Amino acid sequence: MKPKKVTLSSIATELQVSKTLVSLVLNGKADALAINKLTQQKVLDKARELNYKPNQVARGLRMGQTKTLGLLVADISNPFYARITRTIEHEAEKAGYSLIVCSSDESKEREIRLLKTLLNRQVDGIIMTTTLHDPKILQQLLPHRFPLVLVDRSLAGFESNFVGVDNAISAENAINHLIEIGHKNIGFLTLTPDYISSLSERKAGYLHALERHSIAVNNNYILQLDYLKIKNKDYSQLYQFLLDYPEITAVFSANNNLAVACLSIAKTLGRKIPKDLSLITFDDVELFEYTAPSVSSIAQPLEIIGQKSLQILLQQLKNDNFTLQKEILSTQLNLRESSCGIK
Amino acid sequence: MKPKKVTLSSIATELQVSKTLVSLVLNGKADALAINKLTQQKVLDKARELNYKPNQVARGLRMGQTKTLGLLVADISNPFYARITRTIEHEAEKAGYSLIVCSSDESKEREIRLLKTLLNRQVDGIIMTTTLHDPKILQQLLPHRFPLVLVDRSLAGFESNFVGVDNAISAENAINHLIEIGHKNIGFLTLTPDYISSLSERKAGYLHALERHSIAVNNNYILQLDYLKIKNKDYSQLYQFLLDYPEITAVFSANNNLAVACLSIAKTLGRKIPKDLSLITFDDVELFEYTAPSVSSIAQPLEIIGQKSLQILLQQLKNDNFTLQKEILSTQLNLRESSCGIK
DNA sequence: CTGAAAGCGCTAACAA
DNA sequence: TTGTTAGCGCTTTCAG
Repeated sequence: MKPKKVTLSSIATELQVSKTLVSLVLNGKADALAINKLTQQKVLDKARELNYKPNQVARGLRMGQTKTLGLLVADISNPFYARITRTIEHEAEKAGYSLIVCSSDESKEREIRLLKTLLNRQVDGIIMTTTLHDPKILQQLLPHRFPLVLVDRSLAGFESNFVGVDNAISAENAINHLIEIGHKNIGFLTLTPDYISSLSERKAGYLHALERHSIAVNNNYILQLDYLKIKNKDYSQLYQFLLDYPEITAVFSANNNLAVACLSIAKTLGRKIPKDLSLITFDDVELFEYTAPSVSSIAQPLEIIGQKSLQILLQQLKNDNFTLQKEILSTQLNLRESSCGIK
Repeated sequence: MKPKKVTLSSIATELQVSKTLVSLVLNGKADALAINKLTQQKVLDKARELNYKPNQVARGLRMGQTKTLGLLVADISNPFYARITRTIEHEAEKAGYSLIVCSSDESKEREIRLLKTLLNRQVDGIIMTTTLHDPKILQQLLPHRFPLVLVDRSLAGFESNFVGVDNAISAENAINHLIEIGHKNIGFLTLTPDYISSLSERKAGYLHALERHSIAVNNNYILQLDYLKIKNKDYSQLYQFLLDYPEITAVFSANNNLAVACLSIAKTLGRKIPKDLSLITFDDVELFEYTAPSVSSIAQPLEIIGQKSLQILLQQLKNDNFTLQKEILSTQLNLRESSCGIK
């Protein structure tokens, strides 16, 4: 018992009219062509009766656009990306687009593979947080002027739309605050791969703040943690780091996962935050307000990032002669309990 | 300057062979047909040279399968769904499937609309957390025997694959614990719509535990919060609830968002958890271990839920005569600081 | 071993 | 006002 597909032709033959007519009516182009109201109604009725579902794949093939967008993030389970995704998805749906979501896990190979898949699937555009380093790769992967928005991370040497925040300034402000309340030995925690623009900009902000306050940079205070280890809650590198440099009184963590690592290790080491160790992190997470202690953080405007990204993408999709757009948004520094002065 | 598409025919004409041949070679069916190794190599080389990308949309239309799955959850930004999504996405990718992700926001209308979209897009199967109440609607929306896995929530009267946890038992265990450590007036926090199977099962577990301990049920102690208000951090209902019933010494929250609400309101009300108010919640979130106080929770095996769901879906996709599968997994009760006895 | 041709379901000239 | 026809790019009988 096969539910035999109901297609345009089904309707057409049942009604003894042409597929064209049915297509026209069902796409609302009937009025423009002044097609008989009665005929229109018959088509509409029959479509409903047979429970007709337009095949979007056929439509996509024919029209050369699938009304599908690709969203390629580092890790959809990270609340940072999850929340951006939500906004994008909702806005996309409003505009009639569906979203194919995938996570690269900060792996170049994976990213390239996923990108190819998206292109083969003929998505109309892509929003992505690239983990690539070499602009050439993206250039040769993507067709010329393919609608693309880079989010969170830009790629030097690769011209494209971009939506992100002022990472350097935000980090610098936070570090300034730590310095002003008396900290001199400030650790900087970042992730692999650290050539990622958002991370390196945050580091630049850190360095700049030290420089401005004539504090010598101690490279030992800069720790780069392995992304996958952090993901798997292996915090041993951080543990050793805090043991090795007990003189560090404050750390700045470059993303939310690292802040969690800090909370965890501080707990096991018995180092009290903020008495023994102050903490400010990039990225805000809902629960940072309720942790012990609550975590000072740099909050990115996630909803706006999502909205802007999609908006730019849709603009490029519409406009044929479209000029690339860059949107650098401001962050907000939420000072909470985890950052306080030296006694 | 148009980048002129490179298709099967491009390769075929350039090589003076037929599309058939090219297709066969590119799909690895050449060896089976004993096609000239040399010819094969020529095709492969030319494909690489022209940077050929197979059009999956055309392929999908022709083959009647798009290698795309739909994932419809309540809210992708909720870590509970985000983490399940991640597993599903990774496993799907391994199997050659892409994932169209969408969030229903617990709205029936939205869910129905999204479901239709997914079907129109010819996804090969769907994994979803339904917010529907009426099995009829799903029945008439979905083709007979359409590959579908319900996750987290089942739908009475609708036969389908299912993956979830033993909600009633898990909740009952948690409530038992609260009772055993001396609590009598225990509040139960749930969400709209509360006919959702997982929520109603949790409530049943709550009621059952009370009954087992001969504690009279006070319906005033059961609070149903509005999903959208909670989503927007409007916790006023909960605020009023805790004010109205100060005799409540412990609350059980039916999901992670409600636990956050409790932390927030307890803070504003100056009620100390767990001294003044004990708390156990369904769903574990990474940071519940580090909140003040750390939150006791019922952790669901998210990775397994994701894996099982996809696995079942893929099985049905393969097997034509496939029998529906139900998978009820166990949870883990993590007792932390937020639940302790009455002084 | 290789090619011709049909057709998946839909849209859009172009006719009538 | 409606119908005919030609594909979109691909796979797949069926011939040769």
